[in-house]
Amino acid sequence: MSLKHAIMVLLETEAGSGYDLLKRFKQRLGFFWQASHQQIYQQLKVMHQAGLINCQLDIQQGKPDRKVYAMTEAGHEELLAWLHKACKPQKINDSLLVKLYGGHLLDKSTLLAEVRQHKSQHEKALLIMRDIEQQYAQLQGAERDNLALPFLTLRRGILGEQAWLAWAEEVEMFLME
Amino acid sequence: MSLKHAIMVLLETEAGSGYDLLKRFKQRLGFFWQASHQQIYQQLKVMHQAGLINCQLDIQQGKPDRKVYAMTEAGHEELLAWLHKACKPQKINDSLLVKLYGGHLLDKSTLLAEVRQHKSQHEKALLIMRDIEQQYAQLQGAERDNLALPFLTLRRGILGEQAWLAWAEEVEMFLME
DNA sequence: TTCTTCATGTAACCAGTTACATGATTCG
DNA sequence: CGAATCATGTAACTGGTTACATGAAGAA
Repeated sequence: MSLKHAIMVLLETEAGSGYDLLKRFKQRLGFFWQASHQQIYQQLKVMHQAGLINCQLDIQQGKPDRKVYAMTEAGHEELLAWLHKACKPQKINDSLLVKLYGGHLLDKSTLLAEVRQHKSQHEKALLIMRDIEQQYAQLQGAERDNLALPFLTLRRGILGEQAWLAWAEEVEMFLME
Repeated sequence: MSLKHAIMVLLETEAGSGYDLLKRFKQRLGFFWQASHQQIYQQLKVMHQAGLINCQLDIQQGKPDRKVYAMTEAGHEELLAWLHKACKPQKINDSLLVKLYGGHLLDKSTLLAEVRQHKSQHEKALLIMRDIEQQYAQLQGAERDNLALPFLTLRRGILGEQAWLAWAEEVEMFLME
C-alpha cells in the first residue's frame, strides 16, 4: 500500500487536515495518484492509531472543526524506510485497450466515438499541465530549485499525454478508413 | 470491475481453462492488463455461477484435469453490453512518481539508482514489443487484417514506453548534475 | 537433483468504490 | 434560491494481494 506513503509525503512538508490533503492530492499528485475523500479519512484514522501521525483539533468559528494531522518521528522514519526501498513497477489495467482488443465485436464508428471522448479528456489534461509548466518556466532561483522534482513529475504527465494523443491519431486513422 | 470482461474478450474467440487464460493474459493483454492466477480462478468460479460461462471437464492422461470454460449466450450479451457503454478514464497510481515528488528527503544518487532500475525494465519491455511489431510487419492479407486491433494496442505500449524512456532521460540529466 | 511447466485451488487480509449521512457558509 | 465550498465521517461491498497448498512430468 502506498496511499499511506503518499499522504506522508504531503504531510512531511506541512501539517494538514483530511480536507487539506484531498486538495493537495488533486493539485499536486493528481496526475499520477488518485484518492477519494473516503479513502483519505479512513487512512488518516488508521495512521493515527498506528502512531505515524498525530492529531490536533482546530476549533473554528462559522466553519466545521478541523482535525489537523502532522507527522510524528515514527512516521518520518517509516517514510524514509519506504523511500529507500525499491518500489515495484506500476500496475496498468486499462479497460479501453481491452475494449479495443475485442473491438471486432463492435462497429468502427462506436469505437471511434469512444476513442474521441477519451481523447478530449487527455487533451484537456495536457492543456492544464502545459499551463503549470509555463508558470514554472517563469520562476527563478531558489523557488525554481525547490520545485525541480515536482516539475519532473509534471514532465512525466506531459510526455505521457503527448504519447497518448499521438497514439490516438494512429487509432483514428485506422478507424476512419 | 473489468477482469470479468477481459476474460470474456479472451474466451469469446476461443474456449479455455484458467491456466490457458493466464497464459493468454500474459501474451496478449499483458502490456495493459495484469491478472494473477488466483484472481482468474476465482473470477471464473463466480462467472460460472452467474451463468456467463459454462464449464466442461477435460480429463487428461499424465497431466492434471482441465476445466475448459466457454462463453454462454448470456455471457456474450453481457460482453456486448459492456463494449457498448463508455468506460471511465484509466486510473493511475504510480508510486515511483510519489517517491520522486518527495525525493528531497533522499540523496540524488539513491533516486538515480531507482530510476535506472525501472528504466532497464521499460527498455526490456520495449524490446519485446518491438519484436512483436516486426513480426506483424511481415504479415499480409487476412492474417494482418485480423490482427489490426491487437496491433493498435501494441502500438499504445510502444509509444507509451518510448515516452517513459524519453522522460527518464530528463530525470537522469537532472539527477546527475 | 533441481528447475520449469502443467493444473488447480483456499483463506486471510488489504485496498478501493459506492452509497449513505450531516450541516453551515458563501457566491451568483 | 440553488450551487459550490468547507468539513467530517460510516457501512457494505467489490476487487486484488499474499501466503499457503498439492502433485506429477519432463528437461537440464
